[in-house]
Amino acid sequence: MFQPLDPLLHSELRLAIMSLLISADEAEFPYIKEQTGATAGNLSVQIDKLTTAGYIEVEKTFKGRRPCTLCRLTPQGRQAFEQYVEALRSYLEVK
Amino acid sequence: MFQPLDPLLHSELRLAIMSLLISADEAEFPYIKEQTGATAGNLSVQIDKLTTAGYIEVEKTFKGRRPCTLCRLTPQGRQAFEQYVEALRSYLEVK
DNA sequence: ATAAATAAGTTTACAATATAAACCAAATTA
DNA sequence: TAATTTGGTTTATATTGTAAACTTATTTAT
Repeated sequence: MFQPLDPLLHSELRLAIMSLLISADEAEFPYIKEQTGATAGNLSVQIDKLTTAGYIEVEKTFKGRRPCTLCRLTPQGRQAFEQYVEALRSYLEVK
Repeated sequence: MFQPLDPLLHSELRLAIMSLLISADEAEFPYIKEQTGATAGNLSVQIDKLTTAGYIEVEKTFKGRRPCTLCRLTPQGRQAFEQYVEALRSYLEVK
């Protein structure tokens, strides 16, 4: 009947992060922060969770002299997102 | 950019309850329990929250001698659900 | 008749989660 | 060189979700 919803994706902020990365493929921490309106702390924690799950990967580079945290989706992340959307359908579609 | 997701609806079990009531218009506690696979306790709590929010209303009747808890959607509930689905789009649609 | 089992929930205690405040380090600006 | 800004991380707290324990009434079995 109802397909289970991946708890890692069923979170407003994490879903927003994933959504950004689905279209952008690559995004910097401050950009994600701005687009989602999240606090840096919250964002940092949620990025960690997505990273631990293998849904995104984080590359710490530099932009000139300033540190630059780059996030991008992994193939698993993309698949998990697609599955999540598919699962959501079972809740949203009128039977 | 991203529309906020009503925290009351952004919960797997509560969303499932609402989803059932959208199509069924009226459902008994045990039926919802069976369809969602939730424990009675959890279901009771979540039904309470939806009731407090005015999203559903609960009528306690009898079926023969046994108590019978009937749930149905309120107009506000229906509207909230529709708005939630609309908000979700901002996360799911590829930009 | 009465004991055991089932039905229909509710209460409550605990676990998991989310979030912002506090903190840290480096770089820039005054 | 002191203050401010940038770019985060850690951590303490508040919120939320969940199942176990409990309650009350009803069948069913003995």
